[in-house]
Order: sequence, then C-alpha cells, then structure tokens
Amino acid sequence: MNIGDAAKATGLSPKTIRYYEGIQLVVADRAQNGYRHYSEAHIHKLRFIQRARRLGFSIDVCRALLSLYEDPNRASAEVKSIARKHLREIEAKIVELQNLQGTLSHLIDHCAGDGRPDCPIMDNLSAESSALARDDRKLH
Amino acid sequence: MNIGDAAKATGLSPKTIRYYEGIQLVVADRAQNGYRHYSEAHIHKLRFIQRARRLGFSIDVCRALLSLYEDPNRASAEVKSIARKHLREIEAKIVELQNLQGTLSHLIDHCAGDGRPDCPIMDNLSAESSALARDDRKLH
DNA sequence: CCTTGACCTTACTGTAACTGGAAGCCTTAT
DNA sequence: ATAAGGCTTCCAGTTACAGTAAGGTCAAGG
Repeated sequence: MNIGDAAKATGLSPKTIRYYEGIQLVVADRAQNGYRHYSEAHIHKLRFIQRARRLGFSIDVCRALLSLYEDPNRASAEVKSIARKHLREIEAKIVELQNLQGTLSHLIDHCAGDGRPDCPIMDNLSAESSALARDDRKLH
Repeated sequence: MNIGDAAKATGLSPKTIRYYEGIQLVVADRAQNGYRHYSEAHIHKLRFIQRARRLGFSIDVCRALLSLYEDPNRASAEVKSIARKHLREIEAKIVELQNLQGTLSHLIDHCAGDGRPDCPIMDNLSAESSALARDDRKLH
C-alpha cells in the first residue's frame, strides 16, 4: 500500500501520515523506488491514532496509548487513568467556555445592535463603569 | 510609564505587550534611551485588548474591535455581529467537547481499571467490534 | 567611582499539529 | 514522447505568545 491508499484506508491525509513518520509515531517501510509502503499493521496503528486524535488526545498521549495498545501485559487501569485525565481537561474546558458563553450572550442581549455607537459590549471591554459592567460582575 | 508598569497596569506581561507592538496592535512611544513609553491612552487600549482576549476574541478580531472602539461613528450593530459570531463559535466548541465528554465518560465507566489488559477504551480505539464499540455508535 | 541589581532592548528559538507550496523523481497511459 | 497523477524532500506559515541570550540603562549604596 502506498501512502495515498493508506490515507484513504485511515481517514488521514498523506501529509499527516508523513508528519507522523517525521515524529517517529508510525514509520513506514520503503520500496525500492523510495515510496513508503504500509502493511496492515501500519494501517491498524494509523487508524488507532486517528480515532484517539478524534477523541481529542494529544499526539504525546496517543504515543503512550499506542504503546499500551501494543503491550499485551498492559493494565487497563493505566488506560483508564489517561482517559480520565483527558476527560477532566475536557470538562474544565467546557466550564471555561460556558462562562464565556454566559458573559457574551448576556452582553449581546443588551446591545441594541443598531446604527448608534452606544454599546454595552464595548462598555464592558473598555470597563467604563456601567449598568452592564456591574451586571457582568454578578455573572461570576 | 515604562513597559513594566504598563504590564502591571494592564495585567499583560511585558513580553505580550512587546508582541502586540511587533504586530502593530499597540505601538508605544520611545524615550531617548530607547525605552518604550506608555500614556494613559496606550494603557486603555492595552486593557481593552486584554479584556477582549479574556473573552476569547482572536488577535485579529481584537484589532477590529479596537478600531471600532476608537471610531465615534461606529454602529453597535457591527460590534454585536462580531460578538455573535464569536458566541456561535464558542457554542459549537462546547457541543463538540460535550460529545467527546459523553463518549469518553461512557468508555471510562465501562473500563474495569484493574491489572488486566482488557479495556473497552482500547477496544474502541482499535475499533474491534465489541459491545462497547456498538454502544458508542448509539451515542451519535 | 564602581558595582550591583533591576530594569530595558533586540533577536532567535520553540510551542501543537499540522497544511500549503515548490522543485523534482517515478509510473502509467495514450 | 508526453501528459497526468502520485510520490519524494524541504521550507514556510499558522496562533499567541514564552524562554533565553547578549547586551544597554538607571538608581542606590559603599
């Protein structure tokens, strides 16, 4: 399998697959002409990584997961611990974004959105004290 | 005001303030000795940017907001539109993360987390068909 | 006067995870 | 023979900075 076929088989782009080789994540064999050659085992690894990336795991964590994947003596506790850490980070990010969402939608709701310059959003950013600046404090 | 004081006054680091000057966002005056000098107007701008960044606006959008901030003839509709676009992006990101959260916490719940290698998380990543791989499909 | 320490300056590198593009070789079909 | 498409490497760009090095400046103290 050449890189183009490997790309189709894994849902990754050839660019990405080359990048993964560059960082020693999945290193292909080479044909006589210099072309990369991918076996089924390579494809499995790449697919594994693609799925892990889709779940938001960083490349470094993918590397760790991949080595656990290939370790028949792994403890599922280790995998679970990695996943839990990732989950906590995702949850923290969600909370952070929800706070932004609350503040922003509140400001947007109070902006006339017409041709005049007066704008609570701007007032908030410039932090002139205003009714909305005060409201914003309540959001915390 | 030197850059250190400006940093304290705005909550930004000197590095960040220099970076903002490098990208022509807020350009300071210079003293005879080459030191940057910040007026109250500079501080206001920097504070404005700091708040906008805290709300998650990109530097490019901050630039646009800043120019609206300084335009006495601005229409609040324009500000509102920018903010709404940003809010939509935040909301999309929240949904995306919540999907990850759902999938991950589901997988984690079904992982024994003991010393044995069997692990639904790994099964999901390697996409061998399993009860949990099937469960995962239901999550969509 | 000299030193010390706290500032300030520029410039370069590194970060995450790729994507895009240039220049050129290989293969296959017409 | 040539054109199309795929492959190769290498370099640059993305975001928004932070770290570090090498060196100039300033105020205070001995």
